[in-house]
Amino acid sequence: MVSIAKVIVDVPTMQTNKPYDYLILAEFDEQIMPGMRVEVPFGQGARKVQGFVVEITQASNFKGELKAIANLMDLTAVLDEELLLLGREMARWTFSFQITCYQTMLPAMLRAKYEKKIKVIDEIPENLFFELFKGRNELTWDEATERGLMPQLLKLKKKELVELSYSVKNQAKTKKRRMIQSDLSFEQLEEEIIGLGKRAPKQSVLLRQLQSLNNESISTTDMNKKYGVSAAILREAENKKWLSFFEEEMYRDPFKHKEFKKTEPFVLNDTQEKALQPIMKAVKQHEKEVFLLKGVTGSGKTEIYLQTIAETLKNGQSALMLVPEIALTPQMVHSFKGRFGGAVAVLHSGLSIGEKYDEWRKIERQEAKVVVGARSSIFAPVKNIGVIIIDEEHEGTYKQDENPRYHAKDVAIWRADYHSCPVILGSATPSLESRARAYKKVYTLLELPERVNKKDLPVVEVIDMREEVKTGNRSNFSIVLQEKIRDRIAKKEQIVLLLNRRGYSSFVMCRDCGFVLPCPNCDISLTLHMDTKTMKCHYCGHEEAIPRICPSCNGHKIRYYGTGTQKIEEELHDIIPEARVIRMDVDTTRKKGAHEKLLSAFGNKEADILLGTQMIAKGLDFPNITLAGVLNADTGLGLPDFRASERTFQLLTQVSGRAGRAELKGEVIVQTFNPEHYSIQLAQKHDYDAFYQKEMLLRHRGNYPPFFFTILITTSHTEELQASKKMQEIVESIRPNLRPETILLGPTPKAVARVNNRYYYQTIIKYKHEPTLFKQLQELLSQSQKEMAKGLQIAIDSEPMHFI
DNA sequence: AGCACGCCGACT
DNA sequence: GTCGGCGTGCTC
Repeated sequence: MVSIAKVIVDVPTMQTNKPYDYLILAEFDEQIMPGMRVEVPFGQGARKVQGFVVEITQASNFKGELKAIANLMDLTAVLDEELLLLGREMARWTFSFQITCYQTMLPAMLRAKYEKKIKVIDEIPENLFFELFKGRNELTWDEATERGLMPQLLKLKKKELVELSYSVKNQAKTKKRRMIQSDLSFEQLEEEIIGLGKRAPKQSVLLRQLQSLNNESISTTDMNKKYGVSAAILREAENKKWLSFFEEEMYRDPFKHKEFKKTEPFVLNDTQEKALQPIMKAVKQHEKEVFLLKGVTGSGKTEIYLQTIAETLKNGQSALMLVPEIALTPQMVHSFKGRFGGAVAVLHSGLSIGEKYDEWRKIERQEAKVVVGARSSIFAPVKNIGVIIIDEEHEGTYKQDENPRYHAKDVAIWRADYHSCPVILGSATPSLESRARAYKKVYTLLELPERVNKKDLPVVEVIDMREEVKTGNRSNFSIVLQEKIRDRIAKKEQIVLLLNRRGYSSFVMCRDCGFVLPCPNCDISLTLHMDTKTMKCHYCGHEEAIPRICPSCNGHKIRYYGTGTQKIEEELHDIIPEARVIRMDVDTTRKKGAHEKLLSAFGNKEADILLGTQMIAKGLDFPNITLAGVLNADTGLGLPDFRASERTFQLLTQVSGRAGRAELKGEVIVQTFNPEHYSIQLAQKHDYDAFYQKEMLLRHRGNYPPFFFTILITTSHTEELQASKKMQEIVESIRPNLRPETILLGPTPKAVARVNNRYYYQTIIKYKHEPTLFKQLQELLSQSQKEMAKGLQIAIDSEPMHFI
């Protein structure tokens, strides 16, 4: 009986968003199982694609002739039953392809890579052979296109002298090392040592080491580095049959050179104990309860996480914890590795793809039982999950802004449901959505209202920058802030300065005619980058020289406006020359490990001031920081985004938490042009509850989440009319099927209507209850296939983070 | 995505 | 008449 595999193929179109049937050849019959990656022929020609086996059955409904699976790409399944099911369901609620979901779940190394080659299969004229193939037998597709050889090659193909070959490249390479094992017993080795001449000291060292191995093995590198035994000696020893070599798979350990000091659980205070109890109960009883742990900065949330995880490990279960990428600091890693040692796998963007793959394998083999990582770690192949923790749950980075547009929180709750275990959402400033759910008792609210060190939250002083301007201070630093910075430097204490760059960029403008340099491809102005001395477009990546003369009026009065971290650093240097500044932003942290290096330099007090963007607001904990400054608190407030106030409040609260973590008292300076804005005033008072009340009122008035669910539909096309027409059509087709209280905003052009020469139109749907809406939209997507093949793009984003 | 099929214009 | 343009539809 021939078995049949149902395969999701790597061809992202609606028609292929269902399994295709393939025959399983006898040679694979034993090993094949659902969740494995396979290489399958697809379409006419010789094209081969990667696919995922989702099921193995005995019969097929397909009317045509089945093709056979060409190759297995894995020895064991890379997706288990749970993840296969999750991918299928996620594709539905994120309006994306199943294949895209599966690819997202896996480390980059297991994602499909294709190799397209042109092979010589018959005699071709010698001159052509050398001209085209340079005497080789095959040519990569890329090279052929680059050298413009395709027309000639296609002619040869017609004559069947060459053929196209496709293959799926399996990049999943493990790192191996060469190991030595002794082939002689202790006594035999002893004899060899006695028999050695005095002039063979290295061999004697080797033999002594082999004796001390005690049936263990040692790597050739260790033997060389630690004992100075060279490869030549080892080779000779192999010839003498003293030892033999074998290959051992190893992990690329990103923390190879680090020691983690073992930490012990702290004794919890009463409030922590009170918060921990219900969680522990849920962990022990395997209840799928969602907790919202609301604790002020420094209230010891991490210790609660650690003790919860310890409990799940005790029960033989594993734990999954998400943190925002930028909070994945060495400090964070330390506290987890310190408590749980080798049982911890850490996944973050700073790892190489090889390192990520190895961490993934450690989890897959259940060697790591605790996973700490950013958004995509929610798909870690952990079995038997005992708890899922999402720290800083309000963070927008948990929502992926490309397909599949999933929210890690939704996936967490899905997986917790599957495993029947609790979820902990932790934050000092919960998202309104989560807080509201806790209010409605959908989540269980747990609160940690005080800091562990019993210190008061730092005093926040709000500086009205309008007054500064009036008194003639045109700089970005208020007089008060300048004084405080000098004071801290004198006291050898440290400072963090945050530049809130959201919605802000530096641009150049002509003072005479007001001309602002636009991007040729997008409807947006170019941003000045001092490091590369160019103008860049943040949307399409276009780059050009900084103009000296105004292209519009030929004037010479081109000036820089706006504020970047680079400019602030220079300004700071002018005002306070003695300040030693470390700047942290995308430009200085791009390189691998740069982030960590800068932070440890700051930790070693090599600088007085840490100046940066959002990335310095999260999680860092330096006892010597006593002053935190926000240079421009309100740049986000002007944005047409209903979450602007919430983000500002969260950011300010977070920054306040950076100051005065230890013995020294902290102080916070917030500079703003909107000192009376409620998000700034309430952040100053550390009053989350009042902010929640106020903001809920406004959300209610504006019919925004959490009172309404939202879906954002975007169409785009290189021709504006096509995009607008389709959007119009979509709105007309769904409106009649919606309830009267459902609100449609659109169609409207997007705020940046043209990006990369494509035109964007959007519609927002706000609804309370639309049981058929998802189905309708699914339908809409599948009906639009033809247009989508002709350059139209439709994106559907449920609960988007940004509406512009 | 990539390939074949099929239907129209310009060429040996 | 044939070569080759790309619009259309299918891939187990």
